[in-house]
Amino acid sequence: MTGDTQHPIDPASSTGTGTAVTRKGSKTRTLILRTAMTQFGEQGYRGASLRDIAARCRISHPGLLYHFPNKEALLLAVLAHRDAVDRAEHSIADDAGLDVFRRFVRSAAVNQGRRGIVELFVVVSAESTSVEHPAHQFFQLRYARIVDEVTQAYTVAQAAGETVDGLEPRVAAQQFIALMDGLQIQWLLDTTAVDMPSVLRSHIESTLTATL
Amino acid sequence: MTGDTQHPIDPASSTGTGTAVTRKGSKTRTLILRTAMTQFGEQGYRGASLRDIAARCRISHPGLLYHFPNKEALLLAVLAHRDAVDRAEHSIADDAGLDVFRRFVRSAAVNQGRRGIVELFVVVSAESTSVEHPAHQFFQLRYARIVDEVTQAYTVAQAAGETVDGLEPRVAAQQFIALMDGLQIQWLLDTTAVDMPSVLRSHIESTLTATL
DNA sequence: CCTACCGATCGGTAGG
DNA sequence: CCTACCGATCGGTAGG
Repeated sequence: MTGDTQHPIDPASSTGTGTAVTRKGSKTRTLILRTAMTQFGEQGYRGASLRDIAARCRISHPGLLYHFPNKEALLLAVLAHRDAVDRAEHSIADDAGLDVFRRFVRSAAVNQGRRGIVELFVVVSAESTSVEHPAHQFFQLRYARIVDEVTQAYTVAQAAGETVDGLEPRVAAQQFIALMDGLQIQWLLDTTAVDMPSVLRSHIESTLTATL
Repeated sequence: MTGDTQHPIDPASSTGTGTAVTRKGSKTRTLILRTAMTQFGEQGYRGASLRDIAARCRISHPGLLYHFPNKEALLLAVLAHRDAVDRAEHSIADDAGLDVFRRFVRSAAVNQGRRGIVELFVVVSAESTSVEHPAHQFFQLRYARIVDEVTQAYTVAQAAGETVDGLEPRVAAQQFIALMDGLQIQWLLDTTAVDMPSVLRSHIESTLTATL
């Protein structure tokens, strides 16, 4: 956000980690990312069109391609942007033991107010199971990372004597992540059917001897 | 499968529940359904094309549209066909209490040998959370039905004193279905990472006092 | 950021 | 079931 110049320095090369360069370019870029998030979530990667996303941002679709080199880069930028925003919101510092679980429950509560984000991850992660999908590697790495994180949290809790007897940290972590994902589908299909954070909390507490 | 005539009687009007009419037409129809299942699973509803599905069946795409009136009807026929086949495989008769859980575990074991089926339901159910998706109502009804079924199973088990203390049948059912769905995503992303039936069984047993 | 344009592909219909 | 065709839409590029 610093060192602005009137003309952007190759903004097309930034696929998500790069910071936008002009004030206006930065705002447009963010608007595109937010709009694309909604469209990818509602229509899926293939179903969403650059023209539609661009029109909602009141620019032409070649205008959009001035900010992102192609559709694939746009999707990856959207996903990276979401992760970056989430990391900023739940300052990832508090990363030990039970705090990990508290963070996931808090995140579920917040996301119940942001359907678009839930849709994005549910739809695109499902699509991404196909090997040719542009986000295939992204989600493979993401799941490996998250399962490891929760496994570590269960391992710490177990060492502190806070887990139920016979708990297997890795399997418990897989179950926890699976539960999160599955609840999101049910919630999207009927937002009144499930309260995600409370179901998550009660599941976590059934695996722990401590209260969350 | 009976009463064959040389010429089909309006096969285009059957969207899944209707039986095909000619011997050859029936075989082609089944081939289309199987091929479409794979393509809808790998590419999603919008990503899959009638031309591609037809080509894999070695017919033209208007040829495909002779069997199914349009793309939407094809998708619904695929989903209905899968449910019908599943119902036939796991004779739905044994519908009481713990047998319901045993059936889900068995189904998970079988599906680990049939990636295409898992892909179909993971991808299309995620897409279907969008209100305009052609399978939106199908999955809304499907989830309501399945959650009810498992709720009933837990209720029966609870009345028999076979559930852990404080179990809430409906919440437990939502958790169980969510777990199934979430495990499928992790399994599709890395088939070596999770053994779905064993994780399901261990979860079920953690909610019961009886052994499955 | 824009207009103009490209080739490719889409679902569906006409008419046999 | 087929060929031929329709209008619509797609991602991306040329050239400013």
